[in-house]
Amino acid sequence: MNIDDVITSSVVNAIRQLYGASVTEQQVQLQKTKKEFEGHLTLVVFPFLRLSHQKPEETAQQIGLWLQQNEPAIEKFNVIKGFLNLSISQCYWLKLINSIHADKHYGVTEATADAPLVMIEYSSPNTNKPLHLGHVRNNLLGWALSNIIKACGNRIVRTNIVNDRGIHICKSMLAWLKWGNGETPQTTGKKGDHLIGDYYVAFDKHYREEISQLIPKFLAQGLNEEDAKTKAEQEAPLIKEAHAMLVKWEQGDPEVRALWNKMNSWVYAGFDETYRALGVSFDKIYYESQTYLVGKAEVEKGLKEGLFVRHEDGSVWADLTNEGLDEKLLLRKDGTSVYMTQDIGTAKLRFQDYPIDKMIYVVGNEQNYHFQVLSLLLDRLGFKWGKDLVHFSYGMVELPNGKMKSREGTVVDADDLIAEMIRTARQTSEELGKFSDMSSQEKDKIARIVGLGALKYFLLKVDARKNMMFNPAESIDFNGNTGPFIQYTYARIRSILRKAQEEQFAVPETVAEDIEVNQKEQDLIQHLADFKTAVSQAGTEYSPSTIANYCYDLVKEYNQFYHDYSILHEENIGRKQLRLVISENVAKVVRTGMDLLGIEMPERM
RNA sequence: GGUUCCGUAGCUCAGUUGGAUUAGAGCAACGCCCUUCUAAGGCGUGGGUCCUGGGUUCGAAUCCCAGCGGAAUCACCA
Repeated sequence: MNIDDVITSSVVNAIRQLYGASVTEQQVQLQKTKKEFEGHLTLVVFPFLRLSHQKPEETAQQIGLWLQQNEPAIEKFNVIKGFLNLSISQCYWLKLINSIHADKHYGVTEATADAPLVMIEYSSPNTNKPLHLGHVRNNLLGWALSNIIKACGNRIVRTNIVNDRGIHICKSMLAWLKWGNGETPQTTGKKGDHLIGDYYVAFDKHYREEISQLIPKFLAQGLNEEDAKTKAEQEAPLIKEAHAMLVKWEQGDPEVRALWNKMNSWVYAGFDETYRALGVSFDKIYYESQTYLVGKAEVEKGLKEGLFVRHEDGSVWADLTNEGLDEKLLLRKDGTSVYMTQDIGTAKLRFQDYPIDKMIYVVGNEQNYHFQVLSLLLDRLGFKWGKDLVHFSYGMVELPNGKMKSREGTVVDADDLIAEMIRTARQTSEELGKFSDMSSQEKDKIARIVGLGALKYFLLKVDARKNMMFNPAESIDFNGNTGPFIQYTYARIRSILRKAQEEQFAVPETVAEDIEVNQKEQDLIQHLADFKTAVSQAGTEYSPSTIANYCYDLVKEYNQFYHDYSILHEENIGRKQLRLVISENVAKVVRTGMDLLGIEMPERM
């Protein structure tokens, strides 16, 4: 029932009738008519000149006339150069809005039992420090992406791989043992992930002190500056101790494992809190401590099958020179696994657990090379989706004063950021007098919805693959192309619908088909119809920003409508019904779109 | 140096299956609009070598080639 499809097939017919030639639907270029011209849809006739053997204007004229006579949806047309502007007939707009109105889940396709199964990995935190702004972008993208892919009719599994083992967590553990005095989240009142992060920082501080003390010693032995530094980094007692702890961990030392379990559980409790605040969740969580051995086994197997090679020192490598890449290390000479090995193991487990048709990894673009290699390796190891795995690569979040660097203390902590956004939302609402008649419970709820909406929209509206600038001050600006602007418009529509209900004016199931639909109403209906296209496009391009910008455009257009026309006070009953139906469907579509992005909508604000 | 990605208004970003003499938003600046459905709003003014140069085409911000600028990566880190 999409207008584009209807016209497209009519054009195909027209070409056949007029010129006796057949064209495919893809050759029919239909686009929205520019505002300066009369009409709704514009057909570009240049591609048909070869068939008509006539001038652009004449060809357009002929096709236009044929459509006007044979296609009921076309009321009139005009021709400018090679552009045929078509005006859609009145009754068609009403049919269109009625069909959108009747579809409660408009734009969303339910997955069937045999729909493709798509697994989406995102978040993937390390257990030695709290989540920061970069993770926030990752989590929001992963969540939005999975929603969109689901809305396109796929079955999805949201997954997370927690990097819970390795030298980094040993550093925190060691620091806690040395300087922790038995502190726990309970005794300090700190979130577990922040507590662990503090010890990681403490380790780093002491470690660097040791290094700076050792460097002069190695310089005195005649090493140059760089070598002395490297040597000091290797020889510092703290790092040696941490390595020893890692070895103990791998051997399953009960004490180390018990400490590891205890401290990780603190971190997970902290992460869960952040995830809950962000509104993201997972269907299945994998832990590297459970997958790295699988990866090692898989590499050993591959080695036996001749897929990989073992060097003289015992290390195992994949030769990817035929694919235009280098050799890639898979197992160290001491037999321990590297990042790539773990990812292979994780992939293997996932493949055993689910009949995955497609795998998407939401991981930053600094790992583009890693995923290029992983794809080749998984393919070589026989995973059917290996070759087609998608690395949903997103850009870094930059700050006005440069990149986020933990050393320089320029990291934006996720929990702090969320709290700050909510606090600012509350303050703004109070200043604007929005809270006058609300309970404190409702105030809390709206401050949270608006604050998080601002944050989420700010991060999602930008094309994921681009590096983006996060200006903390601007992000809290709720004007313009922002989440709160969209939420605000939504709340106003809901208010209108409530008032209509209060005055016993029922929004009809269908709009009577004898109403005249004016230009602005037509534009809005057309815009609503485009939502399906926006969702499917976002699904194929994996781009939540498509949905975000669609919603902004729609809401902006509705705002103009809201100011130019009365809705509740409209005298003509049919017109009032139409405008209420349009309003309700703008709200419906915007809510659906924002829901895909993981942004909540307030009934009032 | 190799590979990948990016370059659009002072700033942050849309727009790219090639389309229309004026390439769009928001922010920032200036001006107007709250006895009328929520002013977190609307309307208006100013602001552009779409990085540069070639090519393909009836037609290029969009596609191709070369160059310039920026980012990431090319670890027995994860």
